[in-house]
Amino acid sequence: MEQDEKNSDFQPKKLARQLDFTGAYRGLANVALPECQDAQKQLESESQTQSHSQLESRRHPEPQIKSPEHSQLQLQPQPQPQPQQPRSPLQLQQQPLLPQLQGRPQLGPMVNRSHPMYKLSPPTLQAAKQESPTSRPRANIEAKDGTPKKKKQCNCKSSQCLKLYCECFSAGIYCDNCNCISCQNNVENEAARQEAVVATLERNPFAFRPKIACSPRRSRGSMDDSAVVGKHSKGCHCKKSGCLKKYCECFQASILCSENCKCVSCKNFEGSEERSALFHEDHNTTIYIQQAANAAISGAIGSSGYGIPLASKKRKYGKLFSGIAAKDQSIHTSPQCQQENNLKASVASSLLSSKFKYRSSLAGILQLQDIKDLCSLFVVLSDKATKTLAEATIQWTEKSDKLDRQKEGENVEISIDLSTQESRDGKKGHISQNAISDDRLSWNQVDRDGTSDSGSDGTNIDDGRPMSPRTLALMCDEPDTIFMAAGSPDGVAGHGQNTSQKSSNGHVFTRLYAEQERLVLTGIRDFLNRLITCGSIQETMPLPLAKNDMGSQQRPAENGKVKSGSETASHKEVYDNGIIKSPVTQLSPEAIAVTCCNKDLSLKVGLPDGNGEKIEPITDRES
DNA sequence: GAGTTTGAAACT
DNA sequence: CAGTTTCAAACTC
Repeated sequence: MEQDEKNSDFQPKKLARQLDFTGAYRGLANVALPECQDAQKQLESESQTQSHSQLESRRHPEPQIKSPEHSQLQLQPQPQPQPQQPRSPLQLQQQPLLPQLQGRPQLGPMVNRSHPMYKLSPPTLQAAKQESPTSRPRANIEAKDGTPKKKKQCNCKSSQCLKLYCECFSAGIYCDNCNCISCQNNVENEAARQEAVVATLERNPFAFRPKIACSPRRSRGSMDDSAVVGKHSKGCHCKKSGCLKKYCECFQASILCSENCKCVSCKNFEGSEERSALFHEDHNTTIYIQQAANAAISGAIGSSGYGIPLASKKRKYGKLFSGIAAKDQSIHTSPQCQQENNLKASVASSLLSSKFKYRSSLAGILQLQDIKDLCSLFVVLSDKATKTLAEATIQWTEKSDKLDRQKEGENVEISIDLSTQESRDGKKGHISQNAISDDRLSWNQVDRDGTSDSGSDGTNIDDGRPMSPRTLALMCDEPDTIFMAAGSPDGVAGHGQNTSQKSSNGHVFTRLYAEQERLVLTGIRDFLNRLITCGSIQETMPLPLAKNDMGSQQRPAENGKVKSGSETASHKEVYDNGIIKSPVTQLSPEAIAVTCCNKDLSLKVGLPDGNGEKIEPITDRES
């Protein structure tokens, strides 16, 4: 214990060590991230986010090293140009032990001794054991609350720290201040160590690779798979621990046992009461942090994170991080995964440093009034849609009666003059002005020669004929639903050039739905446009000014005169694109995302964009 | 801190 | 590849 206290001297250096990427390692650390990191270990290890990450990055380098020569050179840690501060022993310990492994290619089952990776050149481990203070007790001592205190130190006696039994060796680092006996996992015994590495790799080419591999996404079937998606590459073989003790590698890695495992009486699975109880008992902060970090990263990356049911997580671990949840053990091989791991470290630390306070990038942009407006918008739209439906139904009923009376004397098509309405709406621009007049959904007979004014595209929604791109766009990529409605209300769709009442019935409602949908989308689009512009302006304007503007009802975007001196070519590419002349130049990520979506929507619907400029609809002709 | 339990790694 | 042994971490007292 007293030794622990001595070691506490190193605590403040954690952060420094975290950033202590020497030479080429810096690059590797930035790019080659531990793919699927064992987040718990990461947090447990004394240096929390760093040590494990670095180790893993060492094990799992990005294949950026092109040649063996390059590899050798590049992987040698270069002296830091910065003023050298004495490193703590722990810092030294973080020196990569197996640099040659960093750039190694994926090893196949066959190990080629001539491979450059076997030409082990000792890392600049400047005396891993120098500066070693007194030997410390067993590593990985944690505080009760799970706060990592010490770096792992092995206690090997028989393996000479040259086998995977040794945690240091298996982690790819030199022993440093360990309590091992006859240790050869050090600079002095580099030759022996290299031999051991070779031997180990011969036995298992993946010996130094992370055991925890993440699946990019949870399986679709698992509804309650809200927990960890990481997976032990080999799986555990526990028999007595129930996989709920650290004996179990899966548990230790804070992942659920998977199909790879061959464990007996496993309790480390989603939904396990024992496991849940364990979590609740421990209030293990580490877990929460992991969850938050992973969730945040998932959200930031936008990948698997969204596939993780937040609610479930919240239920499970919920107090600490409401709104964030998932654990996404990262993994293997995908750069994205690596990024995630990289982010995890930073996010975890930033979460810690920021006391888990999350501030949206939209903060200050999205005003309360905006939310109210949006809510009101939905209410209004809902009301109008209801009325529209009722009116249209009545009209249709009358029409169909009339048609019945006409019997089948003529081929009559019923359509909604959408195009007229669309162009009308396009000029209005705002949903509040989009009152639906009764004539909007009136049934117009369509010229038989096909010259109807059904839009610039002149296409019909009729059976067998292509629908208007606008109509298609309005369907929001949900043609199935629309077609179902349009196709055959009674289950038998009419075919042929002339429409029967049944098919008319169908596409009447189709158009009705489309009209309603268009109404709603237009409203939302306009709202978002306004929001985007406001956000954009706020970003481009000095804070105080922007704030003032945001606070006012009159949003700057509406006059379209805001200019920015920070306009960049790239942004112009994105936004101008020869079409959009937005005065706004730099958008926040959120704004960019919404802008893209919005633009896409505008393109689809063929409605004016946020600046009142007409964007041509995407049509088959164009494609 | 010593002893026990446990499961991965190593070996046969 | 399965069974056994070795080993060191995790755990208990």
